Amino acid sequence: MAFQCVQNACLIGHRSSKMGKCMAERKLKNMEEFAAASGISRPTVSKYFNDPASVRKTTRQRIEKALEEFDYRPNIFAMNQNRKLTKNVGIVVPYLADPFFTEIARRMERCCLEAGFRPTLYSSHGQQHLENEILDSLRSLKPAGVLLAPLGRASDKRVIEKFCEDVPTVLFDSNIDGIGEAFVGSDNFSFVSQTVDYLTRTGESPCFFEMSTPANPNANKRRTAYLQTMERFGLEPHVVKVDGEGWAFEQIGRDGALRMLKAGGFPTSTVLCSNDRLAIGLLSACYDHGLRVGRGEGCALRVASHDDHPFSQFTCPSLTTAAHDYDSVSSHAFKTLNTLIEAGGRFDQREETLFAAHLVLRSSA
Amino acid sequence: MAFQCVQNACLIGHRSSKMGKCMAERKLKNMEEFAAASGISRPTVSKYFNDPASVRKTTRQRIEKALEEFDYRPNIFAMNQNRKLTKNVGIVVPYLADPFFTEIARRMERCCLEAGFRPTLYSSHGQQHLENEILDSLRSLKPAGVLLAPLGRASDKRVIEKFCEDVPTVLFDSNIDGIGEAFVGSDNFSFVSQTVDYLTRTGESPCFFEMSTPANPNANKRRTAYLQTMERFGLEPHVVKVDGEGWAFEQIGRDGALRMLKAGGFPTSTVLCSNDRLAIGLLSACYDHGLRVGRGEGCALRVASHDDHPFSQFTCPSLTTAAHDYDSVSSHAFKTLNTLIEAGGRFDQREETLFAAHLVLRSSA
DNA sequence: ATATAAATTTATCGCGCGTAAAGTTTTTTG
DNA sequence: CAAAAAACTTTACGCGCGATAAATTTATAT
Repeated sequence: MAFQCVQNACLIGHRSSKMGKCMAERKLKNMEEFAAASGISRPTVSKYFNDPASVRKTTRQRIEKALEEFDYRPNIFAMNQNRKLTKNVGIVVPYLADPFFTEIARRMERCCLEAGFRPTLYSSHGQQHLENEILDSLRSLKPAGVLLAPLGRASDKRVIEKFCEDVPTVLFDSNIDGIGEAFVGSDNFSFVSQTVDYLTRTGESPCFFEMSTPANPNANKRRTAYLQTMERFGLEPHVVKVDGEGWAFEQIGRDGALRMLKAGGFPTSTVLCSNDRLAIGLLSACYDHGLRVGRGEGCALRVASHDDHPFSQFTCPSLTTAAHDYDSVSSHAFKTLNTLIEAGGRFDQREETLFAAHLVLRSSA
Repeated sequence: MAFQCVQNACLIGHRSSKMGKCMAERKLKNMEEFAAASGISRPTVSKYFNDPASVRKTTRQRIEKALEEFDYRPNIFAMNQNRKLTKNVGIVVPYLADPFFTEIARRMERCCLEAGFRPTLYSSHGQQHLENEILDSLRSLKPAGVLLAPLGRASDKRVIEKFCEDVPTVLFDSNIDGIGEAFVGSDNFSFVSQTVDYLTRTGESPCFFEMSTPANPNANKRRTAYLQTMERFGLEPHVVKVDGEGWAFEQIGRDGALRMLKAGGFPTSTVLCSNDRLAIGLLSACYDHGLRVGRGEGCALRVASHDDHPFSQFTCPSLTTAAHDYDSVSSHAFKTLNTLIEAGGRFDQREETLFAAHLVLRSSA
């Protein structure tokens, strides 16, 4: 109790000392008051907050001067209540604990903020019911648009389709044919052809290491690309599938690789992993098994992969991988959404944009 | 154009086929209509949505029956406009690309949802101006409460203090003395004393590896704990500081370790890292330098650390570390916030709760 | 300068719900 | 069973802003 008094006294002290600095900064409680204080009518002020470029330059300057002078921010709930289109944007990723999605989401967030939108980030945590709930709850936010990376195999496609009918949505990372007005992602063929090509030029061509029931359609595209590329080269493909469900890819990769190694090893001396997280698990298995990975003399296995996961430069050895064009994917996804919003939520034709990978050579292959 | 037509036709087909399944599910546009449909007055319905337990059981059942029968959800903007206390909860972390925070945030999110709150996740991305903007924008959401892990050293403490005066806030992970009504975190002394004790019992006692200007006060507490524990054992401490600013801990750890190794190595054959992310960088440096890490015969260095970062079981070798009690920290932080909200936003005395670590023995030490 | 277009003001309504007061019904208590 | 308490209904108002129409001012073009 005594403590509390001292604290309050202290805080009051702070407050009054701050008052001195910002005498002019009166708190205005609504737009009416702010309009009066700035000498502009309320509807015009309202128009300004909706879109600053929609008012005359001199008016804009007067409002912005008042904005510096007074402490006023429009009530966000009242704003969105009657507005046909809010400035809210939802960003939904399937699994935020994967730093790949964190990176993409961060960039998208930035794009939104710079364009004057209010982004909100959601993660489905790998679970269908959460994805559905997120979309449901997103709907009630009346968002101007949504950037959605679906779970993939685990998604309830009917729910997503219905959502995309109601809310302007750009899919990214994981495509669902025909759903959403646009898709922005990476060109899986470009990933795989580059890694297979490189590995084949510099040593034995790779087997393909993947989950037997991948979470995500990209995995299927990558396997197909592997098979095609090997065929083009006139080489015999080997696909190694490991068991495991869900999004704990490292664990699945590790467990699967350990089983392989105990059962006699991989069919080839080069392994191409479907994605970096599987590769991280595989590398950890190799390490524990005493198998030296890399392209040097003492190395028994080469390992390469796809994604350029933020941690892949710190694996042992560092991971040779095909990198997403993070910046292009995120900024183009946002641009597409912005265009879609301005076009009223519909495109004449569904847009699909894929960005090529670039090979990142490190030590593992 | 032709494509668009075909698509629309298809979608219309879907819609009408669905209609058959849910004839009864009429869309009600506001609470007035829903109240009429459920046979309860609107103020009572409003009370129900505010707190289902606040209405009589029979009334609750009638409302919930209607809720199943009709498609109605209260308008979230109108709801929050006049409500003194919303059900919004902000969760703010300093750096979401760190899976440690992703894990904590996910658990907190779950707690919030289960208790009927609407959590929203924000990341400061390591930048002060973003942290400030988040708090500013959070303020206008009139949240019932906020779970805040501040940046630490980079935080503008005045801004955070002011925020905590206005909004019921529980700090977590990173404490700021006297700010916020409560803090929930881990007991850094428990982390370090356990690792130092273990390492000392099983081999040479460790030097302490850390950043020279840590992002976060926990680092300082851990250094102090290291020094105290070594002194208690009557051993000479060695603190190794590496340069680097910001949140790219792995890179900083790696670069620092490489410099150390080239300059002749570490002062002891055992290294205790301030946190797992630094250790991940250090392990990668050791690997590249050809230094075998672990507690076996052929090993030149033992490495241990703190946090039990989600990736620390996949490092090479897997990392011996002191683990946060993720579940306890997140659930207790939420419980504290809930209590705080119910207490009207103030505690008589600031609460500080620290959870002990538990040692996770893996291969690196 | 005059005509025309563009921007702003004035006035007024409505959004969907929270909230409060007063009256009515239902439940609980002794 | 009556009295008190609790829950509900009715009525009414207000929140802060979006949207619109008509009147007025200001800018642009001829």
